[in-house]
Amino acid sequence: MSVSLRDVAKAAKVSVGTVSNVLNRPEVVAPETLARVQATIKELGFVPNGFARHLRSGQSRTLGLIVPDVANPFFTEVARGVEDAASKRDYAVFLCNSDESATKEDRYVNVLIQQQVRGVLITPADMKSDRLEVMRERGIAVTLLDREIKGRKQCSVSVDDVHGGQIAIEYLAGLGHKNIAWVCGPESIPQVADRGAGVTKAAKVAGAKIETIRVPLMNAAKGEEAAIKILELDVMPTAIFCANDLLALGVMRALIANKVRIPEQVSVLGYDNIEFAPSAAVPLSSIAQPSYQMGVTAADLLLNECEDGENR
Amino acid sequence: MSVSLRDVAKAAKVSVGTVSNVLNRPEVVAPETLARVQATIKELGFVPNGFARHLRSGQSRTLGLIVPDVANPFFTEVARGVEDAASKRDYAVFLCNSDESATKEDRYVNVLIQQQVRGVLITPADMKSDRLEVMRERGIAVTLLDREIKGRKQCSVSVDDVHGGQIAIEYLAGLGHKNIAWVCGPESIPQVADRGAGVTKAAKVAGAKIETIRVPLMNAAKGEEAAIKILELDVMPTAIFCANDLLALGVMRALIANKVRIPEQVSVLGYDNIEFAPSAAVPLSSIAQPSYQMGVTAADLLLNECEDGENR
DNA sequence: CTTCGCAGTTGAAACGATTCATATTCAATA
DNA sequence: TATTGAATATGAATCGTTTCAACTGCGAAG
Repeated sequence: MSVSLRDVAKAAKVSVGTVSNVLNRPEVVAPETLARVQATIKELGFVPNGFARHLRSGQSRTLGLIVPDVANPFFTEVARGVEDAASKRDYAVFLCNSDESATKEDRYVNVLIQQQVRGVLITPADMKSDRLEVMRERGIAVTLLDREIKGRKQCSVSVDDVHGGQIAIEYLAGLGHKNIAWVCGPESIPQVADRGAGVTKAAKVAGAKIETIRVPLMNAAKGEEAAIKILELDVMPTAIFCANDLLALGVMRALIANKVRIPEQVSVLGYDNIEFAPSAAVPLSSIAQPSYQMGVTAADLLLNECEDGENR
Repeated sequence: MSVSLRDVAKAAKVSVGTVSNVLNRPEVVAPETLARVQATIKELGFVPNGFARHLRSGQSRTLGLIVPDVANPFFTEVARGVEDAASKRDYAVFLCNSDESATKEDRYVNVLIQQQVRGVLITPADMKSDRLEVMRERGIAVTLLDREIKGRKQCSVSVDDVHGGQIAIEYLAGLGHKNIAWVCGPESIPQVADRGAGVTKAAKVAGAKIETIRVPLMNAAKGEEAAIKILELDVMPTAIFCANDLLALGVMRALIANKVRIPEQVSVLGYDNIEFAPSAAVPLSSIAQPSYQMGVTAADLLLNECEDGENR
C-alpha cells in the first residue's frame, strides 16, 4: 500500500543504503545521485515510516507535554511556547491532559513511553509517585513545569511564587491598602503555599493586615463563595488578592451582584494574567506570569538535555 | 538499556511468541503461564515499544487532532471530547495547533503521517489543499471538524450554523427586539457566513431590522471597535448579536466604558457559550455549541471508520 | 607498475515487536 | 493400543528503516 524506502531504491536504481543517506546525510551522496533519488522520492510521494525509522536508534523526534488542565488559559499559553520551541528544532509535541488525576497521568506516561518520546515536560498531579523515576531509567529526559522537587537532581522551570505573592502585596500596600483579603486554594498546591508565604512576608514588612479565605478549588464558582465570606467579615477589607484569575473573576462577579463598586470600594488583584482578564467587563488587574516564555525555556532546557546525552 | 520482550521471555522461561500472546490475546494462554509472565513483566518494568509493535501490522493506536487555535476555549472543549472518546477505546491523541496557517498545518500532517497515526481529525485552515487527499491515499482516515466540504465523500461533524443564527434572532425578536446589530467576522469563514444566513432569514420572518458590523478578526479587541461603530449609528439598536463570545466580551466592555447599561439599554448575545461567558462581570448570554459532544462524536465516527476498514 | 587513499556505493545485520505454521502435550475416543 | 483433536507453546520470518563493514573505481604518489 504505502511506498517504502526499498521501492524508492528500486525505482532510482540505487541501494537502500543510498536512499537512507539521501535522507539523513545528503552531503555524502554524489550530487547527481542525490538529485535523481530526490526526484524519485517526490515522484512516488514517499514519506519515511517514523516507526521503523527510529526503531534502530531508539530515538524519536517527539516530546510529551502533560498538563493538569488544557482548558486553563495559563497552560495553553505554556503549551504554545513549548510547541514553538520544539518546532524550531524540528520536534513534534504530544499534548496530554491529566485533569489533575494521577490515574490519567499514569496512563499517559505509559503511552508516551510506548511512543518512545525523547523527553517529557510535566506538571505532575502529585509529587509522590515514581513515574519520573521510571522515565529517567528508560533514558527519557524529564523536565518539571511550574513545579519543583527539592532534593532531587531534576530540571525544572518555574517562577518564584514567593516573590509573586510579595509583589502583589507590595503593590496593594503601595496604593495605601492596610487591610487585605487573600483568597486562595488548598495549601497542598505548592504555588498556593509559596504565594501565601510571599503574602505573609510582604504584609509584615508593610504593616498590613491579611485575612485568609481558603477554598477547595480554584475556579470562578468558588471565587463567588469566597466573596460572600468576605462580605460577612466584621471589617471589610479594602483590597482582595486572589491566587488565580478564575477566583478573581468569581469574586468580582459576586461583589458586583452585591452592589460593591470595583475599584472604588474595593480593589481586586488576580494572578496569571490570563487572556480573559482584561476582557472582563471590569478589567481585572493581575500579576502576570511569563507563561509563553516558560514553555519556550522548558522545551529548550529539555532538548538540550536530550541532545547532550547524545554526545556522550 | 530498555527491557525488551525477549528479555521477558528469557526471564519467564517461555518463548517470545507466548509473551506477545500474553500482551495481545491473553485468552489463549494457560492461566498459570499467564500469571507468571505477567509477574515477570511487572517485575522487569517492561513497556512494549510502540514503534516495533505496530511496524509489522502498520497500525498504531494514535489519532491526530489539528485545530486552528488551542487557546480558543471552544476548541479546548472539543479536544477534551475527542480525548475522552479516544481514551475509552484505548487510543492516544496527538493535539496539534495550526494557528490557522496552512504551512504549519502541512508540517503537522507530515509529522502525523510519519507517526503512522490511524486517523486524523482536522479543522482545515484552507479548503483548497490536497492534504486530505494525501492522507486518504495512505489509508489514514480523516474526519472534518466543524467544517464541511461539499461534493466530497468525507466524514464531517459540524453543527447547523444557519439554524444557530436563526435561533439567536428568534430569541431576541421574541423579547421584542426589532432593531438588532449583527457583529461578525469575514464572510470567508464558513461558520460566519452560515450564521449570517440564518440571521437574515429569521429577521425577515420576524420583521426585524438587521445592521451588520463586520470586523476582520473575531477577538475582544475587534469587539470593542465594533461597539464604537454601533454607538455612532443614527438609530441605536436594542440588541446586539455577536458571531462569537470573544467579540461579545469586547462589545460589552466598550459599552460599559461608555456608560451603556446592559441589559437595560441594550441586550448582548454571544455564540459558543465558552466557559468564561458566565464568569464575566455581567454574565453573557450565549448560543451554546455542544463542543464537548462534537469532539466525542467526531472521534467515535473516525474510530468506527478506522475499525471498519480493518474488517474488509 | 604497484600501492594507497578517497569518494561513493552496496547490502546484510539489527532494531523489537507480531504473526503463523508447526510442534508438543494430554485426555478422550475408537 | 492406536488415533484424534483441543489446548498451548514455539521460534523463524517479517515489517521498513538505519548502520556499518566491505567493496569498487580511480587518480596520485612512490
